[in-house]
Amino acid sequence: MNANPPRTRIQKKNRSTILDAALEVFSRHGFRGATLDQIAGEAGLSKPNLLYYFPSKEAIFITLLSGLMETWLDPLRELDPSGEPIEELLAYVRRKLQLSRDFPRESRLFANEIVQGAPRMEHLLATDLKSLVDEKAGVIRGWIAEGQIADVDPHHLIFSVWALTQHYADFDVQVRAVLGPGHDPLAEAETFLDTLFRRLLAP
Amino acid sequence: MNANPPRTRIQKKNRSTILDAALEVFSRHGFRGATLDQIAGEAGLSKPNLLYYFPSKEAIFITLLSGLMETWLDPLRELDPSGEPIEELLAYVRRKLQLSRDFPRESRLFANEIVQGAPRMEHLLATDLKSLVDEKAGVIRGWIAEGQIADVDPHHLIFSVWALTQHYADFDVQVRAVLGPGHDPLAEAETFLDTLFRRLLAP
DNA sequence: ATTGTTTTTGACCAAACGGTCAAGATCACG
DNA sequence: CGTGATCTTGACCGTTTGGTCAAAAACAAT
Repeated sequence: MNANPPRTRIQKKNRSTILDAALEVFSRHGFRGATLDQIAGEAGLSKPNLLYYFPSKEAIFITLLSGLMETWLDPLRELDPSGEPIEELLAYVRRKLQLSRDFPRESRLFANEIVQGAPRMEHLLATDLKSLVDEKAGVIRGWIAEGQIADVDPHHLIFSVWALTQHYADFDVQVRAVLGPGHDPLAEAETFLDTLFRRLLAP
Repeated sequence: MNANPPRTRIQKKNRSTILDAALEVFSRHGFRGATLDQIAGEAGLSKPNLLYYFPSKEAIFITLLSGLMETWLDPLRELDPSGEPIEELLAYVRRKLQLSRDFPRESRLFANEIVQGAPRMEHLLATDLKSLVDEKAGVIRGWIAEGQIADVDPHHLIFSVWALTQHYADFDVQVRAVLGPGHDPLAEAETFLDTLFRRLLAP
């Protein structure tokens, strides 16, 4: 059996080239909408060559998803129970918004998968994601009990952060179409969301 | 040339059967993920029969999209400039949330299309949608100038309504996975969003 | 019943798809 | 340089896909 981490440097380079190309293509067209030929073209490799590094199209997709889940959860993981509640939550919003700015393809990849019922991800959602959210919801509930922030449902508070921040990555075309030219949606969103959450959370 | 509205009652019935089946399949798998055989199966018709009523797969999809755009914009259209500002906006949120409850397939269909760059819809976004949003943003700006609601960016306020309400339809699997069993996400969302927007908008 | 129109379908097609394979090119290393 | 391992690819395969078509079935009108 081969150890999972690639051995040679050429393997390392090609695997990451493929994953980057796959991210580009999958995030634009979804799993079924993407083709191996597109990914191969984007990566500058031949199709059989892709399948030398990954056993199947689905394997590429799953590798991508699980590698990204970590990045995606990190901002919430960093929420510090011993920090100042309101500033902690606002910092979380900013980190999440930063992901929408820096990794829109990753965001759209997740969105695509979840909108279609997360057939290849439901497990991760019900385990990793749920346990992290439940833990942090507990922290927030503590802050509420201490009267440090307003009384709102912690789970739905977290959902609202996801919805509001990811909207700017996932629905980027719509946002830009409505705003017209001459806007920096993400910059405006940062101000707006800061206001929104300050007003919502003020005790 | 055929007039657009179907002539016979059997045409009327079959076209709507097909569109409903197509909505079911497209919303679950996206445009490319859906197949004519799936739609035909769902509709209880043969594949060539579909293509007797619609010239192509894409024609079915586009018919669906444009028919739905109206439904989708209605809640915003009903925003009454002469009403009580805060209650008007909260009613808009409730109408939008009601769409997520009653028409989750339609919501996911839009989400799917927009996440993938709206290749078949960008035109509608930049015309119909933009002009309606701009108009209503003007109304909101008026309310702000009169000091009836807090000073927030009208466009991003509208985006936040979309993001927060559609999240519960589009990311339903994720919401349910995180909440676990024994929850009514939409009911909880109604309470949460009422609180959120009241606090955001209070002058 | 006859006739003309609308509706339905089985058989079929070319293209695109994910994936295989054997043979060739390139590389690492003594 | 030689040689074994790694890497690359053109040709190919079976299946699925969107779409066609001619002929049959169902319907409508007299």
